[in-house]
Amino acid sequence: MPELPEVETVRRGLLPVLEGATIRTAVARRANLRFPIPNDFTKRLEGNRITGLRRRSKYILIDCEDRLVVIVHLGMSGRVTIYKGTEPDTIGKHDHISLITENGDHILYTDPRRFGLWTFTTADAVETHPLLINIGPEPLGNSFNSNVLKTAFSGKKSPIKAALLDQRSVAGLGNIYVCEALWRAGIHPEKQAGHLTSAEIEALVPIIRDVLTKAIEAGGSSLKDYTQANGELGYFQHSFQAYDREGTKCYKEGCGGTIMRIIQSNRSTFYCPTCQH
DNA sequence: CCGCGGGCCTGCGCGC
DNA sequence: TGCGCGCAGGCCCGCG
Repeated sequence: MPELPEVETVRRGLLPVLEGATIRTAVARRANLRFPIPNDFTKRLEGNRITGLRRRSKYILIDCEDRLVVIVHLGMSGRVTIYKGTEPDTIGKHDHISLITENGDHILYTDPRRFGLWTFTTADAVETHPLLINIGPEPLGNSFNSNVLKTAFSGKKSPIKAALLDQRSVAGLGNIYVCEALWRAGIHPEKQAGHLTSAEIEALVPIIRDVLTKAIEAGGSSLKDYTQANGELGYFQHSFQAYDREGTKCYKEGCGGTIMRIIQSNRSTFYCPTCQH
């Protein structure tokens, strides 16, 4: 489910509970998610202190005092719930991982479809970890600009929808925010990536930044609601302009078109055939 | 190398 | 009420 803004919201929600905290108890209730959970999961975490939480693309990186780094991905259905100073009433069948801090806070990781992952690396090896090494620039960072997108799209025959979903072009975009960005940019999702004009690519860069920034802000305001209460992180109310709006009127000023749904690479794409060319 | 389709999993909502 | 189907916001792999 979660794309970059949701993952960033989860990271920010975890920050006050985990940063500086020592893990008292770490439990993995099954051996695998998408990949095996390390068999020394408990041993490496219990007694360890968390020094920081980072995000790279859709991955959360938990930095520990002994240079252990926990790589967490939420997949399609991963969720994190914080129980501040208390414990969950029940552990459901999809509640695969628990972290309990010495402050008595419980963090529960729930993932029905189990496309998520928890694995280990070390501080020295993060940059070259196989899961991370091929990921493109962070869209909200300094290294993301129209030149890198031009290079990524140059000669590409695949549709721009697929090229933006490709994490090597730019990090963190998923189905929703690609649809949103292309709708805003007025670019047809089936247009070949290599056929985008310089002007289109130059327009796309700030649009991608803005779509993601606004979504992170929406997530941030949702965080306020549960900083004092127990809360599930990352699934905030957010309304989309194109995504999941099939059959409804295009919101673009003076367009008058209707949002359509098509299938590209077996995924739904929502777009306006009237104003996206 | 590239682009596409299938697979991994479970749950939900819909039509019959 | 039950059943089967299509759908779901990610990602990897293998094939041509």
